[in-house]
Amino acid sequence: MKREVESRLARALREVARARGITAALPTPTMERPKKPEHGDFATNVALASAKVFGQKPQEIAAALRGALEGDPHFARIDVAGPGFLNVKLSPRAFHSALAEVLAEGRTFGRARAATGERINLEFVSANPTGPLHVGHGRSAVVGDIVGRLLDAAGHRVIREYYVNDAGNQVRLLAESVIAKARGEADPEGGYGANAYVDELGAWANDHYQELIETRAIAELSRRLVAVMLSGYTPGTGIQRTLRTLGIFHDVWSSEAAVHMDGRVERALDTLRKEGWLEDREGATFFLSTKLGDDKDRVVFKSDGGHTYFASDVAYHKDKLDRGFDRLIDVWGADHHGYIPRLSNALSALGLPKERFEVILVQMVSILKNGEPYRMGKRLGNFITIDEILEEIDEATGRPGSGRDAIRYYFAARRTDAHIDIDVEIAKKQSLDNPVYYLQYGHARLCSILKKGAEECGLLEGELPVDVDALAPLTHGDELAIVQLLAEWPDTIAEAARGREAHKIVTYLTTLTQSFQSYYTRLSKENDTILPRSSARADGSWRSDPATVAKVAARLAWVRAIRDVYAAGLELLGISAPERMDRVAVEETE
RNA sequence: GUGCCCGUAGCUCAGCUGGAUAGAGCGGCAGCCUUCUAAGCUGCUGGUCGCGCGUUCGAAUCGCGCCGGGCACGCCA
Repeated sequence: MKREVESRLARALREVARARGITAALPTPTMERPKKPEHGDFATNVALASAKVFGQKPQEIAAALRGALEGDPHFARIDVAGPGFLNVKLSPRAFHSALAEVLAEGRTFGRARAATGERINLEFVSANPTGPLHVGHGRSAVVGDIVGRLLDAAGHRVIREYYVNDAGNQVRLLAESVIAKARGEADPEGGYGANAYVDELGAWANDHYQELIETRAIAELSRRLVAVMLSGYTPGTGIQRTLRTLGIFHDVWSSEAAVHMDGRVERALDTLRKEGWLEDREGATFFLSTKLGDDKDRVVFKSDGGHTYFASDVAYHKDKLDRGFDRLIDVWGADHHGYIPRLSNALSALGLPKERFEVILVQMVSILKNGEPYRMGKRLGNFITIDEILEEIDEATGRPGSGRDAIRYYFAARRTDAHIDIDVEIAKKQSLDNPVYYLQYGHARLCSILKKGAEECGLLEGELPVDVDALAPLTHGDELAIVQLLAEWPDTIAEAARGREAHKIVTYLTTLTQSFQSYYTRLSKENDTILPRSSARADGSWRSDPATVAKVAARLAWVRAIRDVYAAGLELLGISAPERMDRVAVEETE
């Protein structure tokens, strides 16, 4: 819709320029939806932008453009306004043909028709398998998942990957803590003993891995513990189960230990050494990251002979590129931002294209309790897990799955580079008041209208009109404005995918809901309805007037288009789209 | 101290590839259910877009400098 107007405008601009003998490069004309409806359906500032090239006042150029555009049946009206804006109002038919396009594609409208984009490896969550996921992980998980859905919709081929840090100190410490717990010994330095789940885990491990604990077989115990931390040691535990509850899945689970065992780390480091990127000093081995602009050189082998995580990360990212991806996208907590230059430098040093490596930084989530900071962190003993929050919300609403919807909404609605404060007390109180229900209600209402239309008017969804002429009865200003909004859906997806910005989908859906809900109420104030009134539905009298029949059918088709875009939007967010939501009991006021 | 992110209504946040009178939700106040779901709608209330300078026809948006908050600056992850 917008593109059609823009191409007409571009043609007009070229005409006007030619008439004046102007050969210099012209600005690309762009149309946008004005904030004020009085400014028409679309507005452009191209006359202002062209003033220099033309050596003419913006108003004069705008007037000339109007002259060139007038007479085109696509437009109902063209005005020059303010300092030289050109405001255009489209003919109803332009809207009807835009709607016909939406109807032709239904739920796939706005998605890329074929996966012709990049092969993308999207790595997200990758939390250490040493404890349950907390809210910070939850944010990365939700953001990563939705970005993955967006990239799919934009025509990329996405592999979702979880990198399991199963080879380092942390898993060893967990094993030692579990042993200490099982034998009633003191927790090791930096151990996990202070965390409540370690009590449970210790007791469980004592029953299941008694021998490993007695012989202090730390390596083997670590291996087992990683597996159970991921898959769960009792029903209701496990990182994978938490992710599943959130509606999140990974295609590939890769193991850091495997990267080592295959010799991939060794090979990558050998290559770096051969190319002169490593230096032994002070008993350790450094990667010369400063040569490429980093602040410091970075250790790959510690003086105790062990490797750093950085060493295996280099090998792991090289491996991902070797697997043939056009792009690697990692979702990281913002506290790791200083890590980007060294990794990207290391990829360069290995002769790999570092511009294919990209990181989405997700800012911190701070937990407050009654306004006071509530410390998170695995070694502090008290942190809020995703499971706890999910349970609490499900319980508060009495609707399983509402916790997932609420959490996904909460994290999806905000830009990733904004810090988030969650006050657990307020979050609990607001769980029934979450804006996610507003979106879902909008969808339920649309579904309900379609259902009634099918059941009581015999207008089945699949048989609704989809061609331009049949849509002609749609003349209400609100109806046309919403069509324009629907026509923006493909651009919204593309833009959100390009910028990896999930929140744009939320913003779009909120606007769409507001527009529809507002129309819905206004229509009844205007003594009009989408479906015939119940009495006319019951006795079939509405069928006697062909104009009414055509109008009802056109409006239902329009409702279906909105519902389809809506459902597609909720699907991108991974939020359920209920077909009905029963009216909530109003609390009695005393 | 250096680097990155943030600072917009009482609160939580959109808007930021420069455009016309800066938006939404929550809160507060006042209204709207005999009709297709009131988990909704309408109106009112509420703003030095952190501060200053600059760039230009035009700045919440771009640049520079401050101020405030967060994060990172380990042979931790």
